Amino acid sequence: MIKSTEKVRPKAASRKGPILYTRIEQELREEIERGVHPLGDRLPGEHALCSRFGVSRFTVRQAIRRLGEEGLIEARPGVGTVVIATRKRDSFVQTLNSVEELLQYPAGTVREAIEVRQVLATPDLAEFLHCSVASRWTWLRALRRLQSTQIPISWLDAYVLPELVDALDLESSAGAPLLRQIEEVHGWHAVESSVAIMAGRISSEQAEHLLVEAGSAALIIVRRYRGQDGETYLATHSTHPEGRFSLNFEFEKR
Amino acid sequence: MIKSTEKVRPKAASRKGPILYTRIEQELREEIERGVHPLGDRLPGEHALCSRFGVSRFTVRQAIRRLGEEGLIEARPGVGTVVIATRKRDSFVQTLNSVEELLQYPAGTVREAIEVRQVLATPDLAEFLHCSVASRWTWLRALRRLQSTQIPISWLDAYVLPELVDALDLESSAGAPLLRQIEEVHGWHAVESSVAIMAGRISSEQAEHLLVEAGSAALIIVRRYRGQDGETYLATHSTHPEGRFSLNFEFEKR
DNA sequence: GGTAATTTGTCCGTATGTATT
DNA sequence: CAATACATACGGACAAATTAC
Repeated sequence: MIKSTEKVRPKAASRKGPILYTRIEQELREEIERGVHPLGDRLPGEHALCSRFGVSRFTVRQAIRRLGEEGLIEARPGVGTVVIATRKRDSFVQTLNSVEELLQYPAGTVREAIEVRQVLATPDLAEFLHCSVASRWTWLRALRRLQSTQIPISWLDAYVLPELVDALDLESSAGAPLLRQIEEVHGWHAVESSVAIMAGRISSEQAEHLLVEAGSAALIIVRRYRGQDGETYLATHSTHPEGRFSLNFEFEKR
Repeated sequence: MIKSTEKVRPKAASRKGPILYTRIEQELREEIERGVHPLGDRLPGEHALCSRFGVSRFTVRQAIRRLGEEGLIEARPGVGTVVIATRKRDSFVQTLNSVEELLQYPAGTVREAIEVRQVLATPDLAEFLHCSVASRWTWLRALRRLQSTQIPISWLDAYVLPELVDALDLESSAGAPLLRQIEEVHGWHAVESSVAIMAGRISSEQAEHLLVEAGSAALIIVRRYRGQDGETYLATHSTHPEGRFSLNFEFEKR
């Protein structure tokens, strides 16, 4: 059976560092990344791992479950635990630009302000901005057009902290992106930022400006920028009608 | 303590229907949805649930863990298990740390084949695959479900070179991703690959399987994998209904 | 501020079920 | 059919976080 050199010591977890199963999880993950367990291989059986690490099967399974949630392995009864991804993969290199390009707006477009107003965060908006309810924001609603043909490619809702707005140029069609303006004028740099991409619909008001049917499909891109205090100071919500925009990524091996 | 009315019966799981913890998981989820445990409330303690359902703490925790993965509750030591949402957000968020991960499929999902057929490339399909018209392809149509709740999160159309198909497992719901299988079985590695993200609509046939309205908005993700000769050997077209899926990127300065 | 009680987190050992080979 | 490997389940013990007093 599992056994244990010293029969005593069911004592407790008696932490010898990090939590036991995370230690095992990490060790196995490193082995997978280093190629000790190549893609398609089976990990040692749970019993084997038990004796190797000197822990119970429960603990081994806890580690294996987490690796499965990360998408590295897949356990199948009667077969074993198979490596289905090594994370590192064959190290693809992005041919286009850097990852940060996602944070920027497409070149060759101009912003056209529709309206600027002050708002208090409703519960919905607060959730969207990750801020507290009733905090104050400046809300810019704008249209983004292709410079060449003037075709509208997206609707923009941008929320900025009011104290940052005074020196900004929200109206200018040729103006720099808000993020750049804030960096230049106030010296604020985003410490954390995130991009979310999802499907959505065109509202009736957006439909008028974008010249598409209300309720039709759209690509939604939400960008959030947070400062050193972890608070969001700028968030944008772009709505791209179907067929007018797509994000493309190219990868080349090595 | 936990006790048990009849001391006997550690016998086994002795399935009286579905797996025990899923039964408990479902019962608790329904109570949360019905408002028996309102938002912000604490669920009964684990010991209480043990005696209520007549199961061990292990089983109760298994159910609670799954509810946590669905985002309904949050367990905190010393506090309890708090209801943080009253309805499962039938959505799935894939958080990416590098653009390369776009090439992989989200963990925690299973593929369920609907149909496999041989097709000749029409002009439309040829353009999509970047191949010549009338070339032969194996077309897999499948559904991708959340492993935890079985909710369908996307429709998959995959096109594979027929000569690669023989040794592949297209049906298996738990099988490795097609890209991995091709790497393992044939040793083909993608030299170039691309990902395109755009807005689209749900077809009527997809609507039936995805349980959404036909014509509603969707996020479309197209992945193409090319070998050393520059020819596409695998292309996938995923359709994610609005609200069921989003791609998230997190960036951190240094 | 400290202590006790409560609640979840971690871990062990064991037993049996189920799927695959 | 038998062996193997993962899946589910039980019950007990102690650790750690939080809260209430």
